Amino acid sequence: MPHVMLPGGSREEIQVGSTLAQLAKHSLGKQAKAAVAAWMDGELRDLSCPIEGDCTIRFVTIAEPEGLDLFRHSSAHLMAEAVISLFPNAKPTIGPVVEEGFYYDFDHPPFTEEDLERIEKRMRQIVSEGRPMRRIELSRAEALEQFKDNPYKLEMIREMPEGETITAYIQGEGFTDLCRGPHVPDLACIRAFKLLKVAGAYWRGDSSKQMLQRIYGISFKNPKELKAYLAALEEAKQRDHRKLGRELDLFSFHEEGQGFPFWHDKGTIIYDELSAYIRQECRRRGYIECRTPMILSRDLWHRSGHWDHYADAMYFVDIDEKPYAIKPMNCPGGLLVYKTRLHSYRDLPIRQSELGLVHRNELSGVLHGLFRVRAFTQDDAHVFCTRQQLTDEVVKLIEFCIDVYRTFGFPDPEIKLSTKPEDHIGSDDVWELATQALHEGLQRLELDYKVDEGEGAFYGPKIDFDILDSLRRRWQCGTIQVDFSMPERFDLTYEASDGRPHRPVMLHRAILGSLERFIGILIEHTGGKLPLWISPEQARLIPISERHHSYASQVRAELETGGIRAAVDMRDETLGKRIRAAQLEKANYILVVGDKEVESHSVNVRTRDNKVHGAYPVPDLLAQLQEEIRTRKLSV
RNA sequence: GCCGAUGUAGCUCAGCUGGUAGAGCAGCUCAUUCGUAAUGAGCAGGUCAACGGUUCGAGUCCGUUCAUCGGCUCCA
Repeated sequence: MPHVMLPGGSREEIQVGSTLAQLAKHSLGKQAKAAVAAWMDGELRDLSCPIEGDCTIRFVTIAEPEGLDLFRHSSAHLMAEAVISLFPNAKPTIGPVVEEGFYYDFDHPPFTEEDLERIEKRMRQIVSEGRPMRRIELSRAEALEQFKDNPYKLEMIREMPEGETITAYIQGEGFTDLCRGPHVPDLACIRAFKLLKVAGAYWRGDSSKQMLQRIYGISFKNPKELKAYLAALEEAKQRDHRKLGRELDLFSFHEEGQGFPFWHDKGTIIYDELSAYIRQECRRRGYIECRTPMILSRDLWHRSGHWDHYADAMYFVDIDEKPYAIKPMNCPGGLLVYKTRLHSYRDLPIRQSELGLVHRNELSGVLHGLFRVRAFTQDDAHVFCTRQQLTDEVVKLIEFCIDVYRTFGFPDPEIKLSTKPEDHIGSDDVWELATQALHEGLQRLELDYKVDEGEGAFYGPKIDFDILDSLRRRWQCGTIQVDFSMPERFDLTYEASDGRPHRPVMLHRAILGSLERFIGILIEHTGGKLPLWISPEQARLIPISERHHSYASQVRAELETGGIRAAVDMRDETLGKRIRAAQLEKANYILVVGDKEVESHSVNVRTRDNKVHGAYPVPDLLAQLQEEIRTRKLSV
């Protein structure tokens, strides 16, 4: 009889051919129901899988990532059955799990919202009937026969390597789908799900191939979690920066400039504060700043190599019948600045920053608020250093990034190091040196990071930073890239102690990435309640009645003199209404002034969290706000 | 760029099967001068995205264009 090793070191002896489900019942008792699959000697298996010999087993529940993925993958199959039963002509293609839920692509005319509801209803019916999932193994010939009516499945079967076991799952007694599995033992356990949207998607993501209809859904083990998820979606909708941007009068978009943001007064304040912050941080760290032209000769883009890789995304213009291009990146301009004089090794490292406005011709369909635009400002910088300085510079850059993210209340970022891709330039030893410097930089700071083998740029390895916002969404912002290409192409040199020219190492880096996009992220992260230092309206004065207008104006002037952005609401409206308006417009401090305040030269303070803090002498409040700004405090 | 949906007042939206546009909020005026999230009354505001077609008649039906929104790596 086989021996089974279970977690915690317990051993069981069981009958040959017993299934994992039987084992679960036996060893887990009541908890067996929570198991959706099991690791058998390190491989994920269906619970219906028989145990043939000694092995190590660990049961999987949907509390862990693999279990949840499998559960959602089964959900996709549940949806597929529902779709096929309602639309027998639809041809199922693939139905994988994605980061948030699952989808299934069908070859079928577009589905409507009503179709979605019908499908969901049918899914509920299927769940209530129950569908044991049965795994079957097929020979290639059987598989080709079984799926002969579905060209997509046939294509997949034909692509499978010779000799691989082809499997399919039968749901109950009917719907059968080609699938590697594993799956939950019975679809009946999928109790909470929602179909979220329909969209067109290409077969295999290739725009030259057939357009399919994709249905996205999400599933959970209980309705409570589903409800929480839908609430989070609703919250995200409320925080949509496009909505808040309009409501808070920050920016707008116009037909006259598709994908080009128009910054209003308040948005400009945010933009300027953000720029000033980055400038200040750069200067503190020994950066010099430059500013290079927006339009540069097309020859330059040929020389930089951008033409070959980037021409599709560039805008062009002719001047005096000579060809020019609008810059999609700042580096070539920055390199020309570097080359204006000879550099000694004593000058290095040179850290040259540029808040550079770049234009890129993104496909019209991918434009999205401030997140995806056609013109944006990068907080760019190029570091020129010697090979010996590389690791130190990398450490400084990583620290810089993390420091900036903390300032905005983003916890430690997720970090990814990408190494040499197949298609690359530069010698192996130089790649080795640079990659090692990136590893060492991260290790010296004792940071956790992931390695993406072969995902680096063709011109060098890189580190990317993903920040997580308050809704736990991930945003790629910072990047540190080593570049072996540009110094060669532009013949960059510095004079070393041996009196001869040497090639410097070049690093590109951005921390925020795009100021526009970062502002969008910040708006959604904070729900529009920006920290004091970057907030467009830091204080709003509300005089109780007309006779307090002049006092309110006087306090406003005092605050403005002290560097605070303040406004007075002198409208002939009730106090309550004006307070409500100030709250909705997200002024950080709402300062009510009436007879009492006039008399004591104070203001009555209310904050955005709906707290009334009572009277504060004006000089005290001013000092407090100044301190809050100076320290860039994360405010309520 | 491709697929689908949407486009009515500054904003959010109503307008059934074609008969000539309506509400709330915001704005303006007047009254009110108020102590912590919506005072009341009145006024004004629209080539119904644009263009073309069908019709006696189009916000409504058809076509084209434009813009916006949701998607278009996740490999059974």
